[in-house]
Amino acid sequence: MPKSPATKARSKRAGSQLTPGAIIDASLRIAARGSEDAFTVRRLGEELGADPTAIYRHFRDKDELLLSVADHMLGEALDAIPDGLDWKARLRALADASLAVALKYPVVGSAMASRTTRRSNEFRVVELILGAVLEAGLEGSEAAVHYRMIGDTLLAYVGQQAAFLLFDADARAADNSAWNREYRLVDPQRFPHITGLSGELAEVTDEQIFDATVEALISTVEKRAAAHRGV
Amino acid sequence: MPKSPATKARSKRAGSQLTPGAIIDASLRIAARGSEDAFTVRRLGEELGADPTAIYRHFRDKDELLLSVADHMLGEALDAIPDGLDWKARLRALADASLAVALKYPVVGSAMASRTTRRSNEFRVVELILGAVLEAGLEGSEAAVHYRMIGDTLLAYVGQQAAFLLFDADARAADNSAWNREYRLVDPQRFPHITGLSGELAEVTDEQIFDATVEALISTVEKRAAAHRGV
DNA sequence: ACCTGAACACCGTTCAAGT
DNA sequence: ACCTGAACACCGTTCAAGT
Repeated sequence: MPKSPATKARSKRAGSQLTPGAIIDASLRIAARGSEDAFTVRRLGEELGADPTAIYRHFRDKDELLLSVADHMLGEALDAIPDGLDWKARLRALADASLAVALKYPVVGSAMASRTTRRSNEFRVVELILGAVLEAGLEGSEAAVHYRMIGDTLLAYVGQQAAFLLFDADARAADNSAWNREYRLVDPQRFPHITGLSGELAEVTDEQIFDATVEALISTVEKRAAAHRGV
Repeated sequence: MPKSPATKARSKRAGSQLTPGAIIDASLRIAARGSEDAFTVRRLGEELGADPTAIYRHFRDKDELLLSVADHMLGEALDAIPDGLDWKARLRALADASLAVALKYPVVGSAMASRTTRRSNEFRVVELILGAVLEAGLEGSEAAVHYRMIGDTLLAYVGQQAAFLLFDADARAADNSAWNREYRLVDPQRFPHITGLSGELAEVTDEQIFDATVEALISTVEKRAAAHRGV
C-alpha cells in the first residue's frame, strides 16, 4: 500500500510532508510495540523517514507531543464505549476501555498517569464521569470531589499497570513470582497473616484486583448518593 | 561531626569506605531535594565523595539500589504508625504515612509505584494490610483480593502524586490552573456538566480527593465483611 | 516555512587499570 | 576486594545552514 501510485505525490521529496497528525500516528505505532521498541525522538524520526529533529517544527518538545498522543488514546477509549448505558455501566466501560488503551500503548499510558492533557478528549472523559456521578444523585462539590476520586484513581491505576508492562521480562517475572517465592519463605512468627494466606495471595489475578477497585469506586458513589437522599 | 577525630580512621583514604547503608543514605538525601537535584549515578558519586561508578560494587544496577531505597522509605512510613489502632485507623495511618514519605522522596516514590521491593519492610506493610482486612472480617481469597486492591491503589495513587511533584514548576502550574483556565472556556452545549460545576471543580483539594479514596477502600472492605457475616 | 545534521549537555553501565 | 576513570552507547534539544 505505501508503494501505490496514489501516494506518490505525497512522497516526491522523502519525508518532507510532516504534519502533527502524521507524527501522532507514527508515535502510536511505536508505542504499540511496547518495551520492544524505545519511544525516542530518534526512533520517531526513523518511523517518519525524516530527520529526528524535524518534529520540533510541529511540537514544542517531547512532552507536548506525549500529551497530544495521550489525548488521541483517550479518544480511542471513549469511542469504544456504547451508548445507552446507565451510570454504573458507563463507569465500568470507561474503566475497561482506559485500561485496554493504556496496555495497548504502555509508554504513553505510563508517562501520562499524573498529567492532565487539557485537550478535547479529556474534556469528554470529565463530562462522562461528571454525568455519571450526577445521575447517581450527587450534587455540587460532592459531585466534584467524587469525580476527581474516580478520575485520579483510574488514571493512577491504569498508568501503574502500563508502567509494569515496560519493565524488562526478567524484572516482570521476578515481581510476578514474588508471591510464590519470597512471600512463601517469610518467617511465620513475624508474618502469620502472610503465611496463612500465601496460597490465596499467589492466586489473585489482575482482573480481580481491577474489578474490586472499580466496584469500590462505584459503590462509594452509590452510598454517598443514598446518604444525600436520606438527608 | 564528619570532621571529629572519631571518624578519622574511616576517611584516611577519601571516599573509600562505601557501604550499602551509606549509599542508601546518600540516595535519600538527594531524593529529598525533589526536582531541584537530579537523582543520577553521577550526582550520587558526588554526594558520596567517590567515583560515580563505585556504587556498582555494592548494587547490581540503579534499579536494585532504588528498590533498597524504597524499602527504607516503607520502613520510615511504618515507624510513623502508632500502636493500638483499630483496623480502620491503621489503614488511614498507613495511607497518610505512605503519602508523606512518597512526597518527601518523590523521585523514588514515583519510580516505585508499579514495583514490588520484595524486601523486609514491604513484608511488614503486607502483614499490616492483611491484618486489617482480617480484623474487619474478610477471609481467605476475599481477604487476599481486598489486600491487593488496597495495596495497589495506595501505591499507584501515592506514586502519581509523587511524580507530579517532579515536573518543572511551569508544567505543574499549567496542570493546577487548568480548572480555572481551559475548563472554564469549554463549550457549554457540548460540556454542560463541566460548565455547571466549574466553580466546584476548581475548589477541590488534594486532601479531599485522597480522603475520599481512602474512605472508599475502607468502606468497601466493611461492606464485603458485612455481606460475608450475613451469609 | 520547513527540514537537515552537526553539536551540546546529559544519561546508565562496562571494563581494564590501579591500589 | 574495592575504587578509578576512560569509554561506550545512548538520551532530548538547540541552532546555524540549507532548500
